[in-house]
Amino acid sequence: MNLKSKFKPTDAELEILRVLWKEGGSTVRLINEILNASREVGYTTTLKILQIMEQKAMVKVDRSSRTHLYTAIIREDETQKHLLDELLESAFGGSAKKLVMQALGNNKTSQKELDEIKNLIKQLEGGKQ
Amino acid sequence: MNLKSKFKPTDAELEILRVLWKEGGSTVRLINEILNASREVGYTTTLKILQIMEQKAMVKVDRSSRTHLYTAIIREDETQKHLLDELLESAFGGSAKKLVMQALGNNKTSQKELDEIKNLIKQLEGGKQ
DNA sequence: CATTTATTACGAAAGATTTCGTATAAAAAA
DNA sequence: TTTTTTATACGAAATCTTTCGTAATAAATG
Repeated sequence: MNLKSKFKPTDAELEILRVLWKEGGSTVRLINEILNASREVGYTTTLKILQIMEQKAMVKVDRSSRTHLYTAIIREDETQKHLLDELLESAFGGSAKKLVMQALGNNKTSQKELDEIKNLIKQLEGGKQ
Repeated sequence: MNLKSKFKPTDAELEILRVLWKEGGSTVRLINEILNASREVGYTTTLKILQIMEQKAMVKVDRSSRTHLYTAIIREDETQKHLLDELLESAFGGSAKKLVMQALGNNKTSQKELDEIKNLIKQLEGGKQ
């Protein structure tokens, strides 16, 4: 079987993880219905991806009732970090500055969020000097 | 044929694009040698990916001499933007703040770079108020 | 000129991911 | 109890990506 890192979810897996992170433990039916709000996808397709995710230890399954309950094992922030690090290396040559400036450049970040980023930078500077 | 967006390069394509962005117009041989500094990959593999990239209009080819010269058509910053936007949506639910804080959080960004980011934020704030 | 080397073209295998059809069984409804 | 609905399991098809083998040919070398 294919066993890539559990922190590098495929697109379909990430789509499901986002549902699980938001909703907590969920049934296949619920997950599939939420996915179908954005795009058409068959029930057994969703089930199959979840079963693969279980093999990769991305999710755990409660089989105590007939309708299984799926829960994410890997954490949202950890997964984000892995995906971001990967993009940082593969597309930005490791320059976090370039990446951050690209991310902020589109002008969609609110003043409140900018303030929070400024605070983080202050903190980082404090630790540095 | 398969014609996904030319701004969503696959991993192998991105690896080659990075060489082209750095080196400018290059021969297959040069590209392949640079790739082989990091990992083993056959000459015809590199050639094939380049030919696919030409079909997707990611690169253009000068065939005036027998040894073809490949040049990137899509721009580095545009491609970075597309990949980042995609990650922003798919993994960070659209929150640039979360993404930026995750990117800066690892403490690898220098004071000079932090200063540049602060300046960008000032600029953004200027445009906002 | 003959042989070796370098280059491109291209099909197809190999690998990975996504999708679905079908079988089976449990639960619910009639 | 019989029928219908709902759920899981699982193989396999479909699609996409990466890799390579082989053929054809041009260029370089002996």
